[in-house]
Amino acid sequence: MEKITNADLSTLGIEDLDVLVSFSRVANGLLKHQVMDKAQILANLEAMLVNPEPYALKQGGKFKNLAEQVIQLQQQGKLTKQPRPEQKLKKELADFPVYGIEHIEAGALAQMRIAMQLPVSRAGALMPDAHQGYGLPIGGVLATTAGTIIPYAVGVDIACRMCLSLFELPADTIDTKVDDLKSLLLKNTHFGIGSETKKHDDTSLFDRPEWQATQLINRLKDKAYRQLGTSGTGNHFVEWGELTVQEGALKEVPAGNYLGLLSHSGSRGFGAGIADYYSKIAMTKTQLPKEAKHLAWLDLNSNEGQEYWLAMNLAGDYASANHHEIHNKIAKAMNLQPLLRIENHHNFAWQEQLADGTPVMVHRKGATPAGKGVLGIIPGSMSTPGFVVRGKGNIKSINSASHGAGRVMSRSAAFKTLKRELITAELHDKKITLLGSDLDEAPQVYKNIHAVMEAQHDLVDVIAKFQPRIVRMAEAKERPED
DNA sequence: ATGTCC
Repeated sequence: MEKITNADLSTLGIEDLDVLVSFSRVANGLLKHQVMDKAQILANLEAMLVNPEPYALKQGGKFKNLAEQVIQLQQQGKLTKQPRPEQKLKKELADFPVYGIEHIEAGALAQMRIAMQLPVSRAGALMPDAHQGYGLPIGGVLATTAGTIIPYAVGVDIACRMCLSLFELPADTIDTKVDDLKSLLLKNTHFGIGSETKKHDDTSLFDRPEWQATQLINRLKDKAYRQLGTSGTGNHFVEWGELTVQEGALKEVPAGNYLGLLSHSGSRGFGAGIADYYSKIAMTKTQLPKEAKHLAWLDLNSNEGQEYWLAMNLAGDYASANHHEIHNKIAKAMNLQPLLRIENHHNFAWQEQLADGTPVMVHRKGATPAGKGVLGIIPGSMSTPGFVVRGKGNIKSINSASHGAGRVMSRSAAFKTLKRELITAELHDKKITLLGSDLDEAPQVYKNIHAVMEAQHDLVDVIAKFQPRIVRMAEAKERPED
């Protein structure tokens, strides 16, 4: 049985023996009853020592009594725990390229500047779809010193990704078999927070030993299993569309118009659980000025860093398996194997090298890997085309491109200002069938994808175009005014 | 993007 030792507790900076005994009793009690795991308990104790008041005020809180003790001791001057020294931001602002700066809001630029000032930052770039997020902007690429990793620069939906299947059927199948294709989507896709599936096609991923590697992964495993093959909410979709492949663009596929299946989703509750857990730990391990606090990093060689790396990579494989599950179920129902499948993460971290050979951790938060020859998918919106691209290996962009068109309007602004008729007219005009979705995903909330692609012509070559035709997204949220 | 455990 795992225990929290005095050595573990002394890393928190506690020297008083009586205090150490109290901490040990509470910590091991929580551990024994499996309320939290070791890393989580230590992170809470550390945060509580720095700022005990919220813990003392929490009714029924696990650390309430201990926090009251800590406050008393602090008042008596008997506990002199100093918070971890605050990391200083660099004074000078290193230059970073911004693609399509005319399409980028000031808030995203400001966030990227702060990220560049982290002591561990080595290089960065802002993609033309950039907009404000938590910590690093969406569309931000950040290379940090090898051996560091920033959970919030990976993003909350770890390994959110795209997957495209190309079927050897003409694109006009969408017009001749619209009801069949619609029904395939309705039967084989599952949307919404907490959505689960009853039947799975391939569960071999769950045989892997990594599922036993940490208590957190183990705790999230059953839900991950139930959510295999589901799509979530927000901008996630599964859609049929017309895929136009240019001559000589893909060696496996002659030029032509094909039936394509495109999906966008991530690692569901599994990745969200990992992101939440380790971003909190990172913020207690690395103290940063307020404006940079969400950019706290983990030391990759610490226990937490190793755990996050393992969990993030497992979430990556899980997100991939999720897409495969959806595509395989649909392909089997059609009794047809896809001629080609293309996929890529856009919320992830990779161990790569800068142009001069410096090893770094490259975080791409809402950015598509675009190394030389690397294939990727950049979607537009429910009514505008997405593109299959081949990376040019542009060093300045840290081998990256945008992950989509990027938002120009927040979800709340969309609900306030847009009318459903606007979407209906656009969809009718382009002969698009929409299943589910809501105002906050209207085509009007996105930047012009053609302008975004133009802004990154140095980063990727376009090799195929995908025009959405039958789009499924999560059902509209019920709101009071409805 | 997730889900109502610290």
